[in-house]
Amino acid sequence: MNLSSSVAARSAGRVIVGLSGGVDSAVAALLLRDAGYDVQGLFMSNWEEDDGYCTTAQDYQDARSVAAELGIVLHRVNFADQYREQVFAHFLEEYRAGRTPNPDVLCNREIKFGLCLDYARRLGAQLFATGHYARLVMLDDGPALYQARDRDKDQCYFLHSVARQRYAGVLFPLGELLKQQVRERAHAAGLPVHDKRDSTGICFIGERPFADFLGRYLQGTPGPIEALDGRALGRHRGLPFYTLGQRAGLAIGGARGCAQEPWYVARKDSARNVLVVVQRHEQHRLEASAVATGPLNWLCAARAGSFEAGVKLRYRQSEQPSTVSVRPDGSAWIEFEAPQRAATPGQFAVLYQHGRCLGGGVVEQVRLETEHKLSATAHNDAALQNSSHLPPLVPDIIQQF
RNA sequence: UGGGGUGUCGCCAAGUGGUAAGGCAGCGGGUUUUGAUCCCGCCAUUCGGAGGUUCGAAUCCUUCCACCCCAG
Repeated sequence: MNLSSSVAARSAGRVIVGLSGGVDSAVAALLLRDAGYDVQGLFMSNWEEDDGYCTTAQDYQDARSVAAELGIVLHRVNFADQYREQVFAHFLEEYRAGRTPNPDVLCNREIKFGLCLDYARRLGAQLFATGHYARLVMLDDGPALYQARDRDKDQCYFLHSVARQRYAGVLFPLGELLKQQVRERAHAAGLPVHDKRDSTGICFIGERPFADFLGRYLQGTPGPIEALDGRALGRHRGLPFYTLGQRAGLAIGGARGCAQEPWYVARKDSARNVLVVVQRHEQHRLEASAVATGPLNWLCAARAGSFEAGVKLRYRQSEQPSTVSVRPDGSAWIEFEAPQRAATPGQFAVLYQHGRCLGGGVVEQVRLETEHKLSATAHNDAALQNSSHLPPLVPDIIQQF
């Protein structure tokens, strides 16, 4: 499954590489060019803001330098309007609803492997490639997404939501390489971006003071911050500006009689506009035993019933042994072997088995470990009477957000 | 007003004559294509103010100020 063999199997067709101006996509283009493909680059800008955080202008210059060094054509396209409508609008909508969205998952689905892929085809490309760390394998029943050789950089989490058929004709040339090797290749090839810092923050929007950025689009309703016992500890600037498990930004100092520990967001009580917080020793209060997801996007033949899988509730988390139960409507109920800290509605639960990414879905509801224990006895009978093998979703033991 | 109590970094809080712990918050950095978490670093020449005692005080004395409680 190495690059040269998979490349050799293809006659050299035109491949368009999404060039971001970073080292990864540059090396992806380099590898394909050296493998004999007719490579062209495509720089895409989705956010244009001259505020010192948005790096589009510099990134474009870097992409041009890379294209020049590689001797390839560089196209440019602007999807700023579409990004705002298909990704950013939803992003804000989720925050308004008190959830915590993951815009980059949507960006891959809607923009990179949606509009951009279509655009590449219109430019005459049979193949589309990016600098993502992941592996695609073409099986008889369609493309399969596998985790990258470099597990530290693996980006399947962000790629899980793309419609499976969209991966037909897609190449991830970096899937077999370690990040270190990518930088070495870039250096050896004289690519100017070989030591460019990895980008972080929301892709295309960049890394910036997050709450302030959100504040430009949302107006929060300030309210009290309370401990579990109802004790007032401070003021919040609006529920949307916080996420579960969050510590920073609460501005809660020491309180008389309380442990000398930091505070974490445990719950958003939207009915009362109260942000409920707990201290470190109370963090079991934000451990989840299970989550309910929305419809799963499958990157394999759709499954039914229950099965074991590794699940990630956030990027760079190790796979958590879980039991996934698919419901008739395509959504899922996921029970964790070990409690998961701060499972958060709006984030994604992504499924893995033996290094393959099976797909995933957005977290809709969270069942807390504490409520599970407290409710186990009370709801036992009801559960037994339920003929379905699926655990019942009992509204009052589900944490509402 | 009388009696009692308290005033140490934004918050909580050690320190009761020997030359200002710690935690939280905050800020900066690291990790990171979400949001978080996590890790590292920085953060009171000064102890409500003014005098005094002492070789030396946040710690003792005097006085003033502020706040809290009780009081008829």
